[in-house]
Amino acid sequence: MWGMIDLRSVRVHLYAMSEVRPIACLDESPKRRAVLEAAAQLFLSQGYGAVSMDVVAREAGVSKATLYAHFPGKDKLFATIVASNCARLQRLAEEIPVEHATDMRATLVTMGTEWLAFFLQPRTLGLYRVVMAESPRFPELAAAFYEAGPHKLKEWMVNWIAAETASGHLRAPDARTAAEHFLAMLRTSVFFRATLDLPPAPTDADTAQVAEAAADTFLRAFGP
Amino acid sequence: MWGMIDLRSVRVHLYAMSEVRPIACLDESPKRRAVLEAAAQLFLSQGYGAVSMDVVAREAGVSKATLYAHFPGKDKLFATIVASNCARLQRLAEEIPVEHATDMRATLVTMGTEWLAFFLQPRTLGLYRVVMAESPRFPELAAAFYEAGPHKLKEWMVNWIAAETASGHLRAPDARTAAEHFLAMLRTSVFFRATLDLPPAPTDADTAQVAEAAADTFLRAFGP
DNA sequence: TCAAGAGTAAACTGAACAGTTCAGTATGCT
DNA sequence: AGCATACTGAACTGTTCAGTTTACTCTTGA
Repeated sequence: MWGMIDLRSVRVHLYAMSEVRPIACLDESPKRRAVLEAAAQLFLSQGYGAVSMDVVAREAGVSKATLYAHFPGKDKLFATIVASNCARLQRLAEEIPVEHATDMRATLVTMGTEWLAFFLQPRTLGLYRVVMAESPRFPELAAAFYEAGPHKLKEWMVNWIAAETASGHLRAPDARTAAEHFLAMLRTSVFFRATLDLPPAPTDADTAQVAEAAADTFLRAFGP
Repeated sequence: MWGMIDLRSVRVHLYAMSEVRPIACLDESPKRRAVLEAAAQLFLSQGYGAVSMDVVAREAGVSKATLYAHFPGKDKLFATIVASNCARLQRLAEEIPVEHATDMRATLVTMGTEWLAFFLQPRTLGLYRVVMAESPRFPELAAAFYEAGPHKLKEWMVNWIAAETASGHLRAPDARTAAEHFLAMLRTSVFFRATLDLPPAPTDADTAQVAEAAADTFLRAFGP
C-alpha cells in the first residue's frame, strides 16, 4: 500500500501571488455589472454571433447608450467576459483544495470528482465552446483560456505527482505523462457528450464514477 | 509477454453493412459537387455564422441562383456538409485497418497513431468545432456526429478489448472502461490545444509520441 | 432550327444588426 | 439654485446577409 497520507484541509497555492490582479472585482457600477452578467449568460450559452447588442442591453435592463458608454464595442465586451471567466478557471488551478482524503485512491477520486464537476458546469462548458468556436477570430482569447485553465491545472498536477513519486506514494518517473493521462481520463465520453450538449446531462453519480475509474486505472499504471 | 499476434493486413468491418447508404456519393452534378466542396472547406474552417452564401457561391465558381437551385437554404446546405463529413468519420470506425503490427504494444501504437492523426486533421477538428459551436441550433447534427464518430469507434474498441482479454492478450475485465481510457489518453493536451487552434500545430512526431505514451500506460494498467 | 434546360450576372428586397445621436429625466453634490 | 454625471428611449445610419427575381447566354437533342 501507499501509506495513509492525510491531506485534510490542505489548500495549495501553487502559483499564488504571481500576477494576481483584481480583474474588475470592484462593483464599479451596478449598470456595468448588470451588463457583464447578462452578456456572460448570453455569450456563454449562445455564442458570439448569435447574441446581438440589442438583446444584451434589453436583458441587462439597460439602454444601448449606456452599454456603449461602458464598453467600446461588441468584441471588447466579449473579450472582457471571456477574460473574467478565464480568471475563474485560474482560481481553480491556483487554489486546489484536497479535503477529506485518507489515502491515495481517495485523494485522486476527490480531485478528479471536483475537477470534472467543474469542467461539466454549463458555464465552463459554454466558455470552452465559445472560445473554441471563436478561436480563429480571437486567437489571443484561446491562448489565455488554455493558459489560465488546462495548462495551469496540468502543471500543478505534474508537480504534485513528482512530489508523490519522490515520497514513494506513486511510481511515475515521467510525471508529465502521468498527469496528462489522469486528466485525460477524466475527459471520457461523459465529458465529450457534454461538450456537444447531448442529453442526458451527466449526473453527480456519473461524475463520481468517471473519477473513480480514472483513479483506478491511474493507480494500476502508476501505483507504487 | 502477450504473445505475437499478427494483424498484418487485417481489415475489420465491425458494423459492416449496417445502414450503409451512399450519402450523395454519386457526382450527381459537377456544380453541386463544387458547391459542396467549397461549402465544406468554408464551413469547417470558419464556422456557420462567419460564412455567407455569397462567399460560398463565389468560392464554388457558381451563381447564387444555381446554389439555391441545388439547396433550399443555408441551414440545409450546412446540414448536408456536416452529415457527409460524419459519414467520413463512420468509415474510419467501420473499416479499421491494423497493419504491420507484431505485438500488442505495436498494435496499440499503430491504432493510436492512426486515429489521433485522423482526429488532428484540420477537417476533423473543424467538424468537431463547428458541430460543438452549433449544437444549440442543430442538436440533431451533434447527435449524428457523436454516433457516427466517437461512439462507433468506442464500441469497436470495447469489442476488440473484450476479445483480446478473452484470448489472454489483455487483462481488462471492464472492457468499456479500458476502451474509454485508451481513447481518452489519445486526447491529451496536444489534442486539446489543437481544438483551440493554438500554435504550434502538432507534428507527426508529437502524434506518435502521444500514441506510444497512451499504449504504455494502457499496458501498465491492462497488460496481462 | 428551335425549344427547353441549365447556368449566369446583377440588381433587388426585407430583415437584422453594430454603432451613433439626441432630447429629455433622475440624482446628487456644492 | 446651478451644475455635472449617469441614464433612458427612440430614432437614425450604414452595412451585411439570406433569399428572390429578371433578363440574358450557352448547350443539346429532337
